[in-house]
Amino acid sequence: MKPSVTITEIAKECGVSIATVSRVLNGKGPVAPSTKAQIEAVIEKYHYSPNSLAQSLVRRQSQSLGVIMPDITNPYFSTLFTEVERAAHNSSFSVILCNTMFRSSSLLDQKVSSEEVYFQMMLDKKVDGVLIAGGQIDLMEVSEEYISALSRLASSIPVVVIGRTLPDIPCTFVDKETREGVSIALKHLMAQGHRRIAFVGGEEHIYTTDFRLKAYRETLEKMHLEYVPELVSLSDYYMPDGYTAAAVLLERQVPFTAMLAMNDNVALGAVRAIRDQGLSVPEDIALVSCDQFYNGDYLLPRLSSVDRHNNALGKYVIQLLLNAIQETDTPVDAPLLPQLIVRESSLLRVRK
Amino acid sequence: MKPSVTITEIAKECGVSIATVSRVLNGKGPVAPSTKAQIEAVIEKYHYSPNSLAQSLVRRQSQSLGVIMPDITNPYFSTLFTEVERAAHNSSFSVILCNTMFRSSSLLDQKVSSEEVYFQMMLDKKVDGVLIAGGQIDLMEVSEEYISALSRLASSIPVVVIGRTLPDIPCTFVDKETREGVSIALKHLMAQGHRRIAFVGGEEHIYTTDFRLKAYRETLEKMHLEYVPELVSLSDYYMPDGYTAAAVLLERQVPFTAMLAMNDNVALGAVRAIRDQGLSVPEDIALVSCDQFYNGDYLLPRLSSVDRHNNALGKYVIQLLLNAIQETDTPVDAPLLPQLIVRESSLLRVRK
DNA sequence: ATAAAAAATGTAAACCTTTACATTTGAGAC
DNA sequence: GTCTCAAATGTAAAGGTTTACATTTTTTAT
Repeated sequence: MKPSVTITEIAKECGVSIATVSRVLNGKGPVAPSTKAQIEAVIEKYHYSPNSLAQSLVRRQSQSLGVIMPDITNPYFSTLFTEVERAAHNSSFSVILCNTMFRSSSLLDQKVSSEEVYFQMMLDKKVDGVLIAGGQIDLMEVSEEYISALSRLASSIPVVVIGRTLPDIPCTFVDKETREGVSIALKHLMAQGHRRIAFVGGEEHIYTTDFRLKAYRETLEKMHLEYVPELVSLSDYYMPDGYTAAAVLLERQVPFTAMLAMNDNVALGAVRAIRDQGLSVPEDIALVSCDQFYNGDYLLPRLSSVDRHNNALGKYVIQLLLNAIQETDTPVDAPLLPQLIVRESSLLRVRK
Repeated sequence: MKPSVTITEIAKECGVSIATVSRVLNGKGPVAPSTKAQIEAVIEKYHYSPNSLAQSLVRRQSQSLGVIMPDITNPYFSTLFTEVERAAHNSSFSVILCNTMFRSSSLLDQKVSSEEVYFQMMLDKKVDGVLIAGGQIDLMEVSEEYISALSRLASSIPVVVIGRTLPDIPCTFVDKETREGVSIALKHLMAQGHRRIAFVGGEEHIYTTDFRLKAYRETLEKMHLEYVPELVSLSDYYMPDGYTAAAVLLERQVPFTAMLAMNDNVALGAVRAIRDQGLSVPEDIALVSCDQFYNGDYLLPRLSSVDRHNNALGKYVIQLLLNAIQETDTPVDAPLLPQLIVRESSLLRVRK
């Protein structure tokens, strides 16, 4: 609405050239103390501040980052984002958040590939780096178009990808360490005496799900327990999915005494389903969540869950990205190992 | 890393001037079909796409928006954001999310006013409009600096503010309709036979809290019920706060049969506190949340709550903002009225 | 007082577009 | 074969910075 003041006007008012104004702005190059004071006064007077677009154009860096995630409503992503934004802001970067609303169940929908549109947007806006925290990347089978779009993106700016690796693409790939969490949760349940432990939530064709399913099978095997396919009930990662998955599982009438839920939302949905069957947690069924979203101490029942330290993960990835952008080598804190927090929901020992 | 192709190079490769390339890019101005085809081929070949920074500079609009909120981790804000981002994206705007991490309890901290920094950032980056959804604006007493910073922001670009009105600032102020929700929730509880209803959660000095507290008192008065100060237990808007507020309330030993929680998180925390006292919901204490975050059907107990239609609010405000930016007058759907969804947590009639 | 060196300032190109205006080309009318 | 007019294309300014380089002014040494 109101056109903003430019460096030219400041220079004019001060009777100097724009170069001089630029010099005091950037504090480089000599400038007489008196001139400096005058220019600063005029800048203050007009609340002048340089146009970032022009700066970015000439400096060839925009001081902005792109973050691509499917659903900021999901605590996993919002936690991650919070850390990323905080660190970015501290380094004077602004963050463009692209909420791709990716749902693998809509795989066949037309709109799935909006991610490629976002990639192009990032390229056009000349963001200095991109963080990809989920979306198509989470699928077992990533489309050709996606790969080539990502390839193009990553060969033009630094890109950090969380959760999976793809060959021949110049991104920094960061593992989510999803397996370890499953393993410690399972071992805990076993230590409590459980022998038939169900796997609840998560969706087929999703990388993480597959990864965890593998960890589940491997851990069972290592502990010499039988893998029972009927004890696996997939669906998706939200509350209603937890409900559905648990309900389906219970209907199967295959006996089990404990559940491994993919995250707290799934766990809460599952608790509801269990209750609806007249059973309770942990008395009838023990429950552990693989991914802590909430402070389980405040839930009913107090929920045992694996703290994957999503905050730490956020700090880690943003450091990697900033390092790549600024070509620095600031030491980054290694992401913490997942840690099981045992609470009420898994605490009743099973009578064998 | 890899320098990107510019319009100049495309022009050179085609043996035409950049003006011609620009014309085919923007589809305006005549250009011979053969030339056009050739240019398009070369553009395709190099995956050329115009530099948005340069475009924004000359077009004087950046196709980007700023969204300022205190905590994207809070479902109220993330829901709002999702709608805003979706609509913005559909209109080819990108969204810069500023997470101000505002906590009024840290009022005395030095870092509180990071919002002013974000305001300046928005101005510098030449975003086309800003949405302010919370932060200092939520305080009863807004600082002078904040007001003047907001004033400056709003007199240079369109700004939509959710939740409160400030005099003499050229923003579009949108009410949150917080009172109505309190009122219908209370009336519901009264209809269930409750006469002593506690007010739980929310923080002092916060506009919404105050607003709701007023609605609480007014509704009580209208229904000829006594206002008992000891039944008001403030804290903040998160789960632990719900726990604390409810625990404090219970300790007071002032009898009550129902609770009005400020939102689902507060409600969940309160449920936990109630349980920890050996009481239960709704048998001993009925509970309604004023602001639905989760689908209460999946919670334990199934939580009665007021659906404030945050999705609709998001759609509404982004439409207002886009209209202001584009100087259009696209009809906007009025935000929906809050609607109470009655579930288990408030359903046991009190025996008088 | 003068030369040399240092400090202060200015000029202009570059960053990449868009677009008003100018110029060239070609077709159709006579 | 001119002339007119429209279509196609080109030129250059503008948008707001930064910065290498050039120029001017001041200081210091002699």
